[in-house]
Amino acid sequence: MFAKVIVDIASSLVDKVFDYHFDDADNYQKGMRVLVPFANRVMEGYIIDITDAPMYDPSKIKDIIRPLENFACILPDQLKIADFMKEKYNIGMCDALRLFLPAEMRSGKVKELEEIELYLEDKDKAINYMASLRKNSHAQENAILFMLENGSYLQAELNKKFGASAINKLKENDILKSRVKVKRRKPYATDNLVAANKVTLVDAQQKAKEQILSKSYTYLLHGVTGSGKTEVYMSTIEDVIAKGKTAIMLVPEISLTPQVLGNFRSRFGDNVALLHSGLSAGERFDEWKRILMGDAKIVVGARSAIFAPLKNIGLIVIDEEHDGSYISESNPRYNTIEVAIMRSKLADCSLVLGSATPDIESYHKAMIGTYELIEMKHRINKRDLPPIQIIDMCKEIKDGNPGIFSRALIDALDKTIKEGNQAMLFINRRGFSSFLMCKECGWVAKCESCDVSLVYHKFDNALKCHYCDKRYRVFDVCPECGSDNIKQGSVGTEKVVQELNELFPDVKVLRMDNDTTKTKGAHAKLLAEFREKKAQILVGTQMIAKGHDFPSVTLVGIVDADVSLHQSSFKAPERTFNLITQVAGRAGRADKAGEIYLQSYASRNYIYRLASKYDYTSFYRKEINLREVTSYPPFSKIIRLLFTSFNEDLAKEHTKVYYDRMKELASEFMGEFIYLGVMKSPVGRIQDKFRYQILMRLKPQNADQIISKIYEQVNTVKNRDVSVFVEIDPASLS
DNA sequence: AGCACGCCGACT
DNA sequence: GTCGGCGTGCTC
Repeated sequence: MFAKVIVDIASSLVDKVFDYHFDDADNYQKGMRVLVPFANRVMEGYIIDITDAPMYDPSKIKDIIRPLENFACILPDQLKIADFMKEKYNIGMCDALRLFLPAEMRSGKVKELEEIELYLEDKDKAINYMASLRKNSHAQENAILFMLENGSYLQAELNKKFGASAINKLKENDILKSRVKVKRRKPYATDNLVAANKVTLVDAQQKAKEQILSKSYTYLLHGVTGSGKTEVYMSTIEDVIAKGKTAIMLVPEISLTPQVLGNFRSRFGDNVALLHSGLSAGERFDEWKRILMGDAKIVVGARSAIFAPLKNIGLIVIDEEHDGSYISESNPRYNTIEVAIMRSKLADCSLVLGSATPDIESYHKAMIGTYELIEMKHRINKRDLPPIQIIDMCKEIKDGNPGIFSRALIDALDKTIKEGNQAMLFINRRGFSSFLMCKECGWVAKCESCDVSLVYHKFDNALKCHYCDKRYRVFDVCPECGSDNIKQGSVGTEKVVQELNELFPDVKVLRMDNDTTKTKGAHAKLLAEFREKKAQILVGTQMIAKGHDFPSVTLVGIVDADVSLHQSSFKAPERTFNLITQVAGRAGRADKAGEIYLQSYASRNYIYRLASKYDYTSFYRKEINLREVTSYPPFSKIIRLLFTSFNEDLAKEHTKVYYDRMKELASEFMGEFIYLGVMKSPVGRIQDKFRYQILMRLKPQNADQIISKIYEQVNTVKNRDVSVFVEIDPASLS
């Protein structure tokens, strides 16, 4: 028999099917990982198919060396998904396949549950052998001396100490024998489990659940904050499990808090497997294997959990479906929702996309019937959503208050603290980033590898590049003109904390952003401190906007709402709307009423008006209209070809050549191109690579056909010093 | 990805 | 004359 093998090398040049031969048919199956001879080396590969008629010249076909595991790592459905992704995203089969297993499994250092231990069976034999060694065989000699003392030891450690070749020699000569030692890794912590309280579903929840279970389809569950979406998910999953099926529940990485995990674990116990970036390699492997072996029936995780090796899936849930983290922006690029749709179709199960503020395109799909809409318009506790006050910051300035806090917000903070409650202040860091600038000559500190200004971080008193993470010393003197009149503001959150300390000297303020949560566990520690009311005000970036319920928080301030509004992206309005809704959801969660202060210099903007009324539907109507008249998604597809190279001319030339080809394509598909343009990328250089781009907008009807033509063209780039990236509907350009 | 093959510059 | 640079092409 012959196997179609994808060799585990992520390079387009070698990403094709290779035929290998094998005799023992019982030992091989589709989806298995194998060791194969490849260009004078031994490589890992994936069997994607088995056939008795090879395409390649049979006399040149080599034999598979051996299987890497005695089970298939990649299930039949997963192979189909990999195929789908290869076509849809123009990625290599190898890149696609790698998504389905823990990275640590690859490249020989197999993260197994077991370790190989070596031991000396016969000491005399070892001593005799040692005497027969050549003078220069120090490694073997030292290894034997070591083993005479220790008796047995882990092979991996011995390899490290004495070198694998010496140890292998000893094994070959039967001096060292090996045995498998099982090492049980402790999975995630299971303490602090709250007993699951059985909840009866309210009418709307019950109806939603019944609808989801009625037929296999993609449902958009639009439920206002507090309408009990999570309970719908859990209860529906419960039903699915009772039917002997399995389920996947995806949440944005950032909301995978211990509380969320605890919820699931207390409800479903050992049936739950977790997959997210916080797990150690060993934990990740253990969870993966538990899923594959059918020991875990529910997978909870971030976007990559959509690739979990679950069989017999009965339901897939994607919570906060509008969240940007579901789109992978770096290689391999993919859209989790598209993959989930494919997976649910293969499994013939329902997919639920849940959100309080659905993605505009998702809601549009629900409007035209691609998805089925489920609305949950009321909160479970019947309480109104907290009122949102819009503060006109222009008026503040006019009235002689140039500070970052309005008088109304200061008063509200004061009142909140006096009443013994807590407040959260939300800052969008990006907009507040401060540059180092010379006041004399206007010089601005820039990164030497990227075309961007450096951002000053007060925390470690350094300048940092947000694109390549390079760090620079702070300049005291302008390198251009020698002036010492250098202006350095402080970063948003720091500045806000500083001002708060001046306004409320007796109040304890906590700050939560990338700087203060860098160390492991700092995140949880800060949240716990705030929960225990060790501080009255929490100042933070995006990361405080999601999922945390603090019963005593009655005031939420959005310090500068305009920041996300002014992003030069067609998605800026919906991002702003979503952000406000989400941040507002932090106030008055329990029995206390809450209020929100939204500060803006564009206070009359319709987005603020609609967001402050929590009027998603009106916002959607306005937004979809705008998209239609301006031909933006879903009324077009945006395609970006990005060429990068260390050599600027090379990048430029390629961009020009492919721009001409795109023009040809545009004339071939007359009327399908809404826009076609070529330019330097907004950030012209990142990590010393120059960036040029071609931007296109296509009518959506025939876009898929044209996109595959574009892929075809792009795949003709063979120069090793130029990289090309195709991005479909990129979330951001840089 | 790696590695062999192959064709042009500066050296024991 | 050779050693060695890295451009090009191949791996079942």
